Amino acid sequence: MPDYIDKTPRHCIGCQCMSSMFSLLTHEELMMVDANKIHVHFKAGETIKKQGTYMSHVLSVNTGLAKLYLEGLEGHSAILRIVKPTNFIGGPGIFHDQRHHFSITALLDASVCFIDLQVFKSILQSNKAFSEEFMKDFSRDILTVYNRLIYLTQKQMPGRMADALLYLHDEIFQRLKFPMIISRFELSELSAMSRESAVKLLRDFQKEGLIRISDHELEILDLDSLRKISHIG
Amino acid sequence: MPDYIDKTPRHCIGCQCMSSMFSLLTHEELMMVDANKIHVHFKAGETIKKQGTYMSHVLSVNTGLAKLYLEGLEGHSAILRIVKPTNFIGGPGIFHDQRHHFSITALLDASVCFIDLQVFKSILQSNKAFSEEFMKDFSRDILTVYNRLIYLTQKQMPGRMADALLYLHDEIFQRLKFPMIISRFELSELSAMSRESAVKLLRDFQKEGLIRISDHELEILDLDSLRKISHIG
DNA sequence: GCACAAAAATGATAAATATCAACTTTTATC
DNA sequence: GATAAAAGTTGATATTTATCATTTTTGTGC
Repeated sequence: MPDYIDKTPRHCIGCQCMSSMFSLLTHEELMMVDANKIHVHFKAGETIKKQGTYMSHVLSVNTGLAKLYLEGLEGHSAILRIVKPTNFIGGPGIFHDQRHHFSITALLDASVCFIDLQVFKSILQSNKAFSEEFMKDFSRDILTVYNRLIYLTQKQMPGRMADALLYLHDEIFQRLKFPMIISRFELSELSAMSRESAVKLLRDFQKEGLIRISDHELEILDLDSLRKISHIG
Repeated sequence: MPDYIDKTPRHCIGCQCMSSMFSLLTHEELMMVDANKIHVHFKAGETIKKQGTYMSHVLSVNTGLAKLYLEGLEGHSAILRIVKPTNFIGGPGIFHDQRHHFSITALLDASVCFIDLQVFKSILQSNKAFSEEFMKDFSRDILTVYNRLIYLTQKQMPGRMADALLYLHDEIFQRLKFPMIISRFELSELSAMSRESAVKLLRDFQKEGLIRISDHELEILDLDSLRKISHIG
């Protein structure tokens, strides 16, 4: 017996959980997607996609949260972004080599639709508006990576940690108090530092009254100061 | 009187210097590109494109070499890659906001064609094979950035410098001895470290007999050791 | 060839960051 | 509820890296 009831409808038609770009599809195209999709539930902690594997489908996250990360050297990972509903996940493998170039792991229980890649690509070619929207989404992802490259290589640890927290605030939860869905270790993977350094910085931020962490919740107490730390790097 | 004679033909038809993807165009499409392109020569050191400016054209580098870099914080830049003939340069701005998200500066005298963005986009939509090839190129660029993100954040300086030199060897010159077209400072921007650290690492590499620098030429003496340094990070 | 500017090189020092070795708390499991 | 496992915490220490001040070399224009 599952511990929660999935509200996602069985079919794509009328589904409120699909990535917004799919609203540009015709009824027929959506039917085609529907007929060639697989809908799967993941428990928190489960691997949704593993870097390096064959890309048979593209993904749309219906509910839950997940981390999208590059598996790097000697077991170290770099979290590229947190995936939330109703994000689309494709990646450069669609056109390059039909492989996944990042891994995705559920942070919370998540419901994900897997859409057949060939069907997806054929719709890309037939539907101009859809393809345009897809390219925009793709491009935004790239700009995110540009941004991360700069701030991870040009800022010091306090600035990077501030950025990580501000990312969670600005992009994921949009409120000052949010559940600590990611561990200290994952926070260190998001800000390119050691686990211990991440812990110490969070402690410092708490001491200075910038944040408060309790009961698996993080509250930003001084957003301005956090932005200042991010800014000065 | 120019100090060199440009071998690039006046017109795109029959041009050997255009990015390979353009060979997929029909005669008519190529005529359209030709009628809507601007051909410009740059001297070494000149800025070809400035980050943040309006993207009216996409670029194809006919001759010369250039650096493509992100302008980051407080005047610091991160060189993403060296552009060589006959590379195509588009970028996420094509679909996102019609702006350039990186700067490009000529390292050697360079001849560059600027192709009208709207014409380019319309051909993207009409020519399936061309669009497929463009997407492949686009995707390769992204994988390069993924790769750089990992190695710049997870390797130490010696590994990063080794990677920079191996990049020049493997991707740009494909031979052990090549002209030092980029300064120590630019080498430091390619490997995310301070100018002084770059200088010292090159000295160390020379002392250890891995490389030799003289007369504006760099020669890799021990490729295997360099790869080992890159590997151990 | 000389004057000047830019780039490169150097060593000393300071700052940033990781690592290590404990230890504590929390979470999961039977 | 006992126990193990995982996550979090801490301070000491070592390592990595940047910065600074200065010198040397190289390139450029006259």
